[in-house]
Amino acid sequence: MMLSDVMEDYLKTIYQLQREGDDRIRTSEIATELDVTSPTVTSMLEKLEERGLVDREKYRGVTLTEEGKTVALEVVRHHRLLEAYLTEHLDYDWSEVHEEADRLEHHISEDFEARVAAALDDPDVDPHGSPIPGADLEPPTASDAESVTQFEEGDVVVVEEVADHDPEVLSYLADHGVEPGVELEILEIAPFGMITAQAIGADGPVSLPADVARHVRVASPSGVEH
Amino acid sequence: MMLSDVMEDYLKTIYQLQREGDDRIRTSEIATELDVTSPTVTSMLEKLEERGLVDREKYRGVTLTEEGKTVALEVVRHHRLLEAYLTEHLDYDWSEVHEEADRLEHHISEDFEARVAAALDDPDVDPHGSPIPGADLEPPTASDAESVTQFEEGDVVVVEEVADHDPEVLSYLADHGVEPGVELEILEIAPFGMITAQAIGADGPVSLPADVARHVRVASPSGVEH
DNA sequence: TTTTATTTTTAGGCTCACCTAATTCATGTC
DNA sequence: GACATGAATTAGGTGAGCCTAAAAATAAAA
Ligand SMILES: [Mn+2]
Ligand SMILES: [Mn+2]
Ligand SMILES: [Mn+2]
Ligand SMILES: [Mn+2]
Repeated sequence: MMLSDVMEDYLKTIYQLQREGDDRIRTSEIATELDVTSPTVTSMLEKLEERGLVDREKYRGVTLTEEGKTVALEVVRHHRLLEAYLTEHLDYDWSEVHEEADRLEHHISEDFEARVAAALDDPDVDPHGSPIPGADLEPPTASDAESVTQFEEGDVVVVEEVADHDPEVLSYLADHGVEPGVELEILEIAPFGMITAQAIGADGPVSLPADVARHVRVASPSGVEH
Repeated sequence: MMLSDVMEDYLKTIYQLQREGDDRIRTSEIATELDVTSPTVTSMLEKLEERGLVDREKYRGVTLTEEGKTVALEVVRHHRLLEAYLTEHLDYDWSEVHEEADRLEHHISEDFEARVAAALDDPDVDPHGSPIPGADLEPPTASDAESVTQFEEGDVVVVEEVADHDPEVLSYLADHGVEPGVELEILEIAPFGMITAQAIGADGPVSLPADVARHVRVASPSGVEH
């Protein structure tokens, strides 16, 4: 099936919105995410439905079909492999890779994908800690990580994933020691949701506004229940 | 200036046709090269003229403006750097790189370009021996290489560049020892232009039909006049 | 249950890059 | 100098992906 890069981005977006909870994805969510208007989304969803890539219930949103999910996973695999390759082999910082990968993901061949994966020795996660779908394009198994906002003052957690793409935010977090693999002690949770934490090895504590903290996904160290 | 990838390909094509001799490039040449129809080319040339990227004399073809040439050199630089990177760092064969580079050239950032150039230590030529324009985007100085068809039986020459992109042809040539840097003794020139030559280090001689030989550019060893 | 507010779809239009068919121009020949 | 030939342009049309404005459906409030 020959799909345009725009179609690929719609499918990827629907996939990622589905990962974040909702079962049916609504027109307006996609429009916001892709920065287009609702009518534009509606007509694209019609095309994707015709191609058997989404199931659509008019006025009630869409879900990916198995085929649509496979395409989305392919794009996500490209994206995350590229992010990993750029940081490992071309000296990019984790804050810089998203934009580059977002364009290239649609233009690399399967051969390129395979060679990049080989050069990286088939990595499991990208620089933000997000799982890279395997070459079989099966959905990666959900990790046990949860948003740091689910924890309490005094908890000690390990950062698994930072699901944010804003370069400014990522630079700031790295400067304050918040990166995948780092241990974090939650010092304070403000009433408006801001979390202040101390990263092991960092100079001082760091404060994360609610909407930033939401994207920092963590696990209890050594699988301890919290 | 924001240019589409299609516009970039038109400018690159005009640049490369100009390198091959003709001063003014005609509509039909571009159409053949890009595999589109003449009316399509005409309307694109009008757009490029409006943008100041080509000078156009109606019914008589176009030439690149300085600005158009700079854009073309930028695309060529991307293309050749990518080809070099793919062979050096991702284990591609020289016969496989063209197609991949032809897509990616339009989608890499200036940052990516710089990092690739750095990883390769600012190479002068791509895997086919073609010069890579510098970051300053000045036109590379024409080498003293000529097509091997300009030489005679008995001449010994050094392959500088193989200006062909067909993977089959390139594989065949490499299998018979014809690659940049290799010394070649011209054994026979057939009346219909086919050249038979012995590559130093290769098992046996290789025969190149006229249209293949034309793309093999060579120089006399150590600058000797022929 | 009716009214109101929000979301989605329909209707109609735009630009880009392509096409085919018809016309016009340039050029070389009689 | 008129004419045939081939190349280039004009004319008109398509599909992809976007838009705004208007209408319809759903969801929330009265
Ligand atoms: Mn993308
Ligand atoms: Mn792939
Ligand atoms: Mn290209
Ligand atoms: Mn560049």
